[in-house]
Amino acid sequence: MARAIAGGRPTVKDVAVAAGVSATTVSRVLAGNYPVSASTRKRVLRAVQDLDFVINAQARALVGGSTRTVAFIVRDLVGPLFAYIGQGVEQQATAEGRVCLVCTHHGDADRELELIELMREQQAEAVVLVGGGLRTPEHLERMAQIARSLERVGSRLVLCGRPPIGPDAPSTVVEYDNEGGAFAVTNYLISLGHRRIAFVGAAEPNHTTTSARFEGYTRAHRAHGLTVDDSLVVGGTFDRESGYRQTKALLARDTGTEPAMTAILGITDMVASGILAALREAGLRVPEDISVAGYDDIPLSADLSPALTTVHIPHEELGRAAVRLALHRDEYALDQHLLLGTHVVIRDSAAPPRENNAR
Amino acid sequence: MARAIAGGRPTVKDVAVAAGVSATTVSRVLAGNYPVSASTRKRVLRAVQDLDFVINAQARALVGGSTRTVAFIVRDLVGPLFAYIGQGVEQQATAEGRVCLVCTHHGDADRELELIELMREQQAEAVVLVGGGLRTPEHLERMAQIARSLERVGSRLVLCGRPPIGPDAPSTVVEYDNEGGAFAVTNYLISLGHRRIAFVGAAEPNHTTTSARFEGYTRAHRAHGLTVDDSLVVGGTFDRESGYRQTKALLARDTGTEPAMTAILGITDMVASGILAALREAGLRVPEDISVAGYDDIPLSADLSPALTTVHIPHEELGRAAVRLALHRDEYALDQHLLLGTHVVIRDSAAPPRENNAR
DNA sequence: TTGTAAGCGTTATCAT
DNA sequence: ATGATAACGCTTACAA
Repeated sequence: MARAIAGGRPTVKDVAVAAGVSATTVSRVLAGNYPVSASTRKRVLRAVQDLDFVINAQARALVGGSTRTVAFIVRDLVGPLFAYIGQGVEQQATAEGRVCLVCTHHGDADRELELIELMREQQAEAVVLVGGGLRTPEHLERMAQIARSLERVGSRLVLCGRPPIGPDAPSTVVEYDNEGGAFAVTNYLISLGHRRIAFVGAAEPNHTTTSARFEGYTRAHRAHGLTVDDSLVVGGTFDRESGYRQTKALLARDTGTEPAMTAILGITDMVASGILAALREAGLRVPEDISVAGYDDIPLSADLSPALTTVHIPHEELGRAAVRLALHRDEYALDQHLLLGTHVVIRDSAAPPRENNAR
Repeated sequence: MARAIAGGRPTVKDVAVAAGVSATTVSRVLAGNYPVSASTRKRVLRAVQDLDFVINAQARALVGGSTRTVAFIVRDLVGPLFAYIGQGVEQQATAEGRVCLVCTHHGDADRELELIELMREQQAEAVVLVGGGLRTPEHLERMAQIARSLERVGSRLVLCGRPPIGPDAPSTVVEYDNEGGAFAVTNYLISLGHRRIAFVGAAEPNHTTTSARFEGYTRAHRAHGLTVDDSLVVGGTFDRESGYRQTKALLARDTGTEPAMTAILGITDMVASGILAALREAGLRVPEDISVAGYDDIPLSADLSPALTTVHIPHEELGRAAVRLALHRDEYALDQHLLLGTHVVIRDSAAPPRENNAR
């Protein structure tokens, strides 16, 4: 029964004294990596109990080399997508006996870089960047430099859900087929007969997620010999509110001179959820009057009404793979790049257009 | 431009040599808490740049005292409720210049205790337990002991969304009025005219959240001179699947000998979401045929159809307050206990019963 | 203003 | 099988 010792944390030395052995022996008992006589071990463990001793992880890391710490940096903790990937990261890290540091940058790319530096100070074994990010030449260069810095000290930058930085940036990349998913879902809408498909996206043209999804959307049009009507492409952010507002705006501006859109693709499921709300308010039925699709397949999607047709991402596996590859990179190829598949999940929010405009 | 230095992480000593000063001076420049001549500072900073030096947080913590680390332990990263509280924890910690450690226990109370120990090894300044927990005498005693252990080394156990452990357990408690919220929402259903209200809860009678919410539910009945029909109280877990299954079971067992329930209270919004799905499948309309209410007011609730009547919890504020109190406990009273309010959010899922059974 | 030296708590190395 | 000692990278007296 932990007898309390007044003042301060007990150290191996205190335990050693209490057990009548040397600090070295205590260390050996605790680590269990060296032969110690049974009787001594018992005395030491007894002293550990009595003093309520726990080892100092910082001191151990200082001499032992590794902190056994994995850092993950996400936009927000609350988005279901980030949460699920984070869940995967945390699970795998725990499974590998690591502890998890977590930070959020709320979409601020500079803050993201600061956080990586902070995690370097923390000696994280791996720094996992979750979700898409900025993609400008300057930012990429700074990122590459940071990747090299991490590499130099035996750590590793991991891109999870983001394309590689460049050839000379040592990093582990675990992506999902972002563009392919957008292509597939747009293609599905087109195959249903839709020709005027609005894209409610994010106004961050240099964001990897934004550009990949938009590219998939346009490529699907091209594949069918269609051209995208720019007036149907609007910006915003990744959240529900944005989907709601942008859809309101789209509907308001619909003067009837052009045939209205018959379908809307939201850049995320949260956006799609806002789209559905706006349409419902406008008295439009989904999918009878207009079709809607999203992207991410967050758990919410199945519970919307109508249940949302969307693109599935292997969230958790993405996070798990990121940690697994980073921690065992010697066992894998040097240039680590994993691309996981996405697929369309057909639910109830998309159907053939009321009047098929296909010419 | 960070000239790469081959092999290993540079240390203050390396910087000192490069700048032609002592390690002490480097330390002083970095900490900025001691006068250093402008020219020296410049040379040092230059060397830091050149060597791409970052300080070793572990070593600094070892000598400096604090790790500037806050740990938070949650059931899962994915539940919206936990995520929002975690968001609050992370935000406040960051605002206070702290770094966040996160662990999940998936509802395993023993694992939770292990994790607290792990966080004690990590020298976390505060260990925040998010969400309800087990409440058995043994568990409480172990928890109290851990609270004392943490206290002894200058750390702090923080209970966030869970009642206090006991009088001799030094801990910071930030609760919300769990019982009061359950009372209020049940009271609301009763005031609408419902007399047979099912409770779809969790089969963990010693779980703080379960018991508080169930207690509020029964107290509301008592307050109206009603008695709870035990056959309308079912167990399960906190997730959507449970709500779905339990509701299916309730409907199946409804033989018609007793008047059926006219309303269902889910122990969480996720459960309520499952309840809605089951009712929809059974062809029952909400709230025309049957009313439903939830608890937590997660973002999803507003998007369900019908939009869910539920109990709002100040999620983020809960997390923020937890960290704020823990880190400034000298400035507050010694026995820290904060109780935040909850309130019913009236949406569309509850209405007066079709045939008012009030006698 | 700057430097020297001791020490934080642990483990690895080398003895015994 | 056990112990003494020297690191690990940093800060903080104490000196100069």
